[in-house]
Amino acid sequence: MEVKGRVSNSPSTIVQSDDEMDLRRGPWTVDEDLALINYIANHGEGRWNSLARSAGLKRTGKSCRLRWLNYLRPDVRRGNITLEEQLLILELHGRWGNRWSKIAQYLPGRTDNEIKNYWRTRVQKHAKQLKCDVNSKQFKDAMRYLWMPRLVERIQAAAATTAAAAVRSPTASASATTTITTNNNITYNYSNNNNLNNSFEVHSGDMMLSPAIMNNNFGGSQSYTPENSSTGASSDSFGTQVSPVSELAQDYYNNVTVSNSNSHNNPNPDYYQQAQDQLSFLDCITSPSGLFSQQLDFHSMEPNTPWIQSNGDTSNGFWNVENMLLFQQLTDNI
DNA sequence: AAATCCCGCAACCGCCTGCCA
DNA sequence: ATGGCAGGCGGTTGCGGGATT
Repeated sequence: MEVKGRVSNSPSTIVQSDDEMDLRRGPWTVDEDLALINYIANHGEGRWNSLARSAGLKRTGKSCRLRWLNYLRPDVRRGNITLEEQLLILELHGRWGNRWSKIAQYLPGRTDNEIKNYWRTRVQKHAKQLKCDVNSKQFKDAMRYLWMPRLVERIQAAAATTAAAAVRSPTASASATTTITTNNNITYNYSNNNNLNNSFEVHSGDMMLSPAIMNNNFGGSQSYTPENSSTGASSDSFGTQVSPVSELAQDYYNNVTVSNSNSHNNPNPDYYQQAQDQLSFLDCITSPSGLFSQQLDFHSMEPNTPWIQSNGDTSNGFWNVENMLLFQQLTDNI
């Protein structure tokens, strides 16, 4: 068994508590784990201090609780955070901030500790590489309009691969909806058809989450659209003026907007997946929040940042070299 | 091959809140 | 009303191991 973790002094440190009872600290041993598992299997969890004593564990109740919740619990999930989970974490952190336990409720099997560690190791690393604070508006915009769309793109690419056989089928519909249900309450819907009337929705129970809602109020049933974001209600939703964008980006943006603004039957024109075969980057940079009026200092960004990769692997980053060059070209024109 | 660096993550700590006597 | 206790939560630490030099 892997023994890893913080050890105050040395493994199996014995400390004297106030009541002179010997207490162990540091990594748990297999025997301790088994004792805790067996005791909880027979008596249930709770009353952790007395549980620790009754189970014969020379640990604090807190330590037992933590070990159980973060490691031994049978339904705890371990391993890589999936794309869907990453998307959820970014989305929910945008809503609730560092409310790790609350976020963890929406990722079954994931602990608050694991999510916290993910955030601190992965997300904050990106902020550092961009030379901006993780809580800064610039970085939050980068997450919302660059990172998250990238995740959606990749999730959908994976879904498209799976659905390819069905699309090729004679009975296949011209449109397709991809639903990603990441837990009991959060559902991501990606709908695509041939008319660019695509949609991206995130539902939490009866509530739909969207970038616009995240920045405004959370109670409505509202879609995030080009109309109500960058050209329409941007001030309300984001509190900043629309930033100037390059003609290239604006042309692309306008085309998509026209395509999407024609019907109330399609209330959720896709901001993220506006053009299934074209989307990667240009739509993302039409940030309604003025990302590029407060530009991130991409020019001074550290080389070899995981956000910029030449091999197309965006498992940790979301920018390839092509997109980076486009980005620099565009920002130079602003 | 050895030394060093860096990163991920398990575990600890302190603070806060809720419950109960 | 209040004090003590248990549990929950977010922040921090530092070990272990892989990557790099």
